Amino acid sequence: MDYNPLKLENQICFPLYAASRKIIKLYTPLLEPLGITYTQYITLLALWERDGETVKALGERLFLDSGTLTPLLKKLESQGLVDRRRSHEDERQVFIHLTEKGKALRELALEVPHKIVSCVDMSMEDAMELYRLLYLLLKEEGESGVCSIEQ
Amino acid sequence: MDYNPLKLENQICFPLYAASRKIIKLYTPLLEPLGITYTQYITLLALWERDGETVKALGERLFLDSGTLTPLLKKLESQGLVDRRRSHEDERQVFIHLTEKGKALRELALEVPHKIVSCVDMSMEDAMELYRLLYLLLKEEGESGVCSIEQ
DNA sequence: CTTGATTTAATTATATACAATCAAATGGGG
DNA sequence: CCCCATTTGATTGTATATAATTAAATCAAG
Repeated sequence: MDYNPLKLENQICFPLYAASRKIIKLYTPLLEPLGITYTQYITLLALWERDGETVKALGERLFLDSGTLTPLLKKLESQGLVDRRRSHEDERQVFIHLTEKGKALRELALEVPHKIVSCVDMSMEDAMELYRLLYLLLKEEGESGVCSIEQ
Repeated sequence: MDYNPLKLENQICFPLYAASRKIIKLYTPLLEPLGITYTQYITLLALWERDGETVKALGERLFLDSGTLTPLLKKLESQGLVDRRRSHEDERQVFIHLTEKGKALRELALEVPHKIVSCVDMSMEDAMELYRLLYLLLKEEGESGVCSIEQ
């Protein structure tokens, strides 16, 4: 019985971490012609789906906080893709709106998912199963992410 | 037929990306008493398993390049956990060796995997399946990561 | 109305990631 | 031996991530 719990091969976090970076690297050359990064891409996906939310609401959908989103959204603003409008009712809130240019970029992005699928050789069954398991990880524990360490 | 390929919910990259960050966040408080970050942790996992390799060999095991590893290893060196020794035979190569302190840290790390398992509520079957699918993603396409975009 | 807790972005500091480039070193062909 | 392609780390620049703090605004209780 010489099971090594610290073997890289016995971790599930490690292939998750490595696969995530690998998939992002697949996107990078496809997004480069659009002038955006992967994180900017998923932020735009969220905005193309639902526009005009606050930074906080957007962050909840993307599982990202303001420390990541604020500079990213300022970058998108500097590229003319979004507007950042501070609320008059509550000056703490900032609403994010796509500009016409930002909305138009969606047409170019439509090709991306198809191209990615052609890069990844995985059966539909495996992809559906992977999808299910990832959302299982993502959904559990509410939003706290707090880990019970006792016993 | 109004399938939206750009819906966040229809991407598999997104839950992969979000789940990876979520799991790293679970590790963070467990590694904080050891004085290391998640990336430093998996680097140490690799070293505890096989010591005395070059930066390049280490990077291949971790899927990380010198731009990430060089500063990380210098940080571990500054903490007295590893030695960086430039090869005499080939001055381009730098061998990484654990110090006694770095080897000793393994004892403290032994508790981490168990604690993580208690944080993640997933059946053994699902975890094994997730593991298989992640390595399927990781293994394919050799190391090029090049995407065939034509047709 | 006032105090204090909460909410929300922004800021700061630290640590990744990675493309691109550089520089040193090696090794092979002529 | 000399030239040049290749290898290997390091460096630089840009873009994330996230914890912690700050600052402004809101809201509830008294």
